[in-house]
Amino acid sequence: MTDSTAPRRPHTGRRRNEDARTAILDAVLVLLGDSGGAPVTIDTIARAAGVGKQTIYRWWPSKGAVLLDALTGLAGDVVSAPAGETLYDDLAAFLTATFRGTGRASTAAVLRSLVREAARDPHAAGLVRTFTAARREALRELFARHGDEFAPDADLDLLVDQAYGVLWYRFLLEHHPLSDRDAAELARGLTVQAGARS
Amino acid sequence: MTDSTAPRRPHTGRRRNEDARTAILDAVLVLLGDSGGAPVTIDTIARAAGVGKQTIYRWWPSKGAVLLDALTGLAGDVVSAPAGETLYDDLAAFLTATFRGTGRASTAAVLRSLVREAARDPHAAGLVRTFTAARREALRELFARHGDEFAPDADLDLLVDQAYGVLWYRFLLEHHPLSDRDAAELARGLTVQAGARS
Amino acid sequence: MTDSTAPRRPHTGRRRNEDARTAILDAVLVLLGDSGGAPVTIDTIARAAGVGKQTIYRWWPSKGAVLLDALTGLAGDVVSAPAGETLYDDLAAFLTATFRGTGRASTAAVLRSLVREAARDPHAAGLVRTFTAARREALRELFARHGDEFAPDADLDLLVDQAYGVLWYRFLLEHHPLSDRDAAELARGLTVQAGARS
Amino acid sequence: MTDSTAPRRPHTGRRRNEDARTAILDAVLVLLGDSGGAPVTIDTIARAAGVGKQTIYRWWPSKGAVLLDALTGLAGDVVSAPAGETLYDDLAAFLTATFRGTGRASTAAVLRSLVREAARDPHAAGLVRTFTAARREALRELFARHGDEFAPDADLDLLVDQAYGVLWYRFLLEHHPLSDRDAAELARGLTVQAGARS
DNA sequence: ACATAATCGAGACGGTACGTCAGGTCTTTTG
DNA sequence: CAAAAGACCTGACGTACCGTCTCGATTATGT
Repeated sequence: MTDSTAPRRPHTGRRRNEDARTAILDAVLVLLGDSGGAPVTIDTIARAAGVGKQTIYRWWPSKGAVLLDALTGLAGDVVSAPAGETLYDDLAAFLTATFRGTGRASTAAVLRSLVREAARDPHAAGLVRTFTAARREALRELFARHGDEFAPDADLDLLVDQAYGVLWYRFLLEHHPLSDRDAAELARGLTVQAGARS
Repeated sequence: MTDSTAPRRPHTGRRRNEDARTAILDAVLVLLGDSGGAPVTIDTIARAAGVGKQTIYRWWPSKGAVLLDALTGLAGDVVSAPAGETLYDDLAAFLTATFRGTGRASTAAVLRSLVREAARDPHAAGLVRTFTAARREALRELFARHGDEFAPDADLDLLVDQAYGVLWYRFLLEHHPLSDRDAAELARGLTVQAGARS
Repeated sequence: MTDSTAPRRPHTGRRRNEDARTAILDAVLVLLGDSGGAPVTIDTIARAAGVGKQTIYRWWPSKGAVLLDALTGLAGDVVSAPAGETLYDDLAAFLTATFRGTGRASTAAVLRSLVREAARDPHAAGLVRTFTAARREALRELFARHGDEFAPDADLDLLVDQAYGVLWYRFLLEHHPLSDRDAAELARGLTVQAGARS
Repeated sequence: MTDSTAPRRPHTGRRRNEDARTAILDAVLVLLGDSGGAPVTIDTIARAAGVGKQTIYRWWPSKGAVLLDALTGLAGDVVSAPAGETLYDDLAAFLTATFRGTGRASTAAVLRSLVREAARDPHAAGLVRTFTAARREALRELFARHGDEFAPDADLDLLVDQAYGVLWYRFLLEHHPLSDRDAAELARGLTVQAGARS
């Protein structure tokens, strides 16, 4: 009785070059960063990373996947869930940190390019969904930690989507910057909304 | 006292063919509607409209511009501002109508394709900004009609962006449908937020 | 003692696909052959050869260049220099063969399309010049083999150009067919002219 | 009894503007002259002549026809048949004049562009045929005036085509200039050919 | 040690769509 | 009713990326 998931012959041949992987991811971030909206093509990435195109496609299924991968590495560090006394405090801290993350020029360009990619590549779109779902979950948990401040019938999903909705809506359209004041005000609004029973 | 903006010789030569214009716009909507995500190309549009490609490029600077133009004509009809007694009533009516608009398969495809286009065509992106700004303005006016229900320091922009934020966020990510219940609940939440003083 | 012309790393990456090359050239000849004057487009060639357009543009700078390339392969076989006793015999044989070459419908169409292309594509024109220069050289050598039949001051270039001049002039204008009789008569005329001292 | 060729109503409406006609023809010559091989388009001509495109197409069936018309007006003057004592004298005079005509930069550009046009426009090709036929006829008559210097079985058409063949062949390929010496030498050669019986 | 196997950089390949250009026709206004 | 202006349809052009497919060279195992 053998474990069928374990490959018979675990590995033969040359192993994946870690340098290539990081070179690619770095190149993506650099290109997304300073190319002001100019389309980041696979050829460009490969050239910048000093890598063959096939090396990219060997490890990522599509261009969007590479972009997303580059992004997640970046965004993971940015926001960590705070653990304060009140819902408002935690919410304000979380939103402020998140808003600031999108404000930094380096990540902003990356995020925007990523959405660009997801818009036409179904595969990338799927990855973006996974990514955003994870972020929503983080915010849900934050809310859940303060369940006592809630009206019993509060729509948690809606609250979460209002927060991220404002974030993405303003971020992508750029009609209004995402200031610290906005983060605080939004936190206040959502807190009020959560506590009010219908 | 002459109107200096009126050109001396208003126009010479053949005038723009209005039939061609509408044929193009109609063709766009039809194609966006039934092509299930299949990319709508300029050639296809021209073919379907019985029009030369050059005629499209003569009047629109890019593909995205055509799509947007087709869309704006569509969206104008869909939602008209209601005029009820309370803020909540108006808001609920407006949001329900808007949510339903994105639900109809025909317009949904158009909207999504449009965003796809805006994602890579800077010009189209600009037009999308104009379009969304107009919609925001409509909602702002709705809020303004019920100024008496507001706390003096309520952040109107933030309220508007929460509404449209949820809409677009859910519409594009498709992680959650936009039901009538959501519209009502969102209306309630925003009404509460508006009335609460900090 | 090393061959310095040999590059250290002779080639990297996939090599040119010889099948594609011949498929393109064959497709050109076929299309030129049976399309009765209908313009042979790059798309058509690519389609017929089962090849991407870019593959054509990667190796030939213009459409005319492809046509010419297809032609040269063809023309090389057609006429081979004869080696007879007298100038007249060789000349008559050479001209008859050449005249007949232009008579065959398949090559005629190719030649005419080629000139059409050279007429507007400067690059193709250059290639045509190279091609015709090679042919003239062949005829010059034929003349040179019978130098003893010449007047010392005979203008060899002029004789050659008279031969090819008649050929192209009649071929392109089509006011007069190029018969075997004409070839013989032209051979006689040029022989006489070559032998007569001024 | 009326002259049926005279129109009943001699003319109604605005009459053809002779100025426009000459403006068009002049513009063609100017454009062909100084545009170093740059394609002369109908739009360019119309613009340069200060004329509507339709005005061109009203009077000429295609672009080539306009070019040819411009040319014939130019070339008609150049060569007039000489009337000397011997075949050689007349031939040399005729060829020298003709060669010189092609040498002048102004006419050279026009001729070359014309051939370019004839190469792809069947209509223009027909006109070129007519044009060249007329020129051949002129040369035939010159030969005919000296019938006494001929062998009885001389092929007059072939002689004519050798002359014009060399001319066009060298003119278009540009591999060899058309000097006065060449004209004289060609005249000598053809005279010898004409006189020699087979 | 030596065959086996997977990786790497390079770059050619089949495709799809793009946006442009020219030719020749059609339509409107002005003289 | 001709002429200037210019919009229109058609069809070919050459370019840009995509994602796949070879190459020869380069490592790592397994026997």
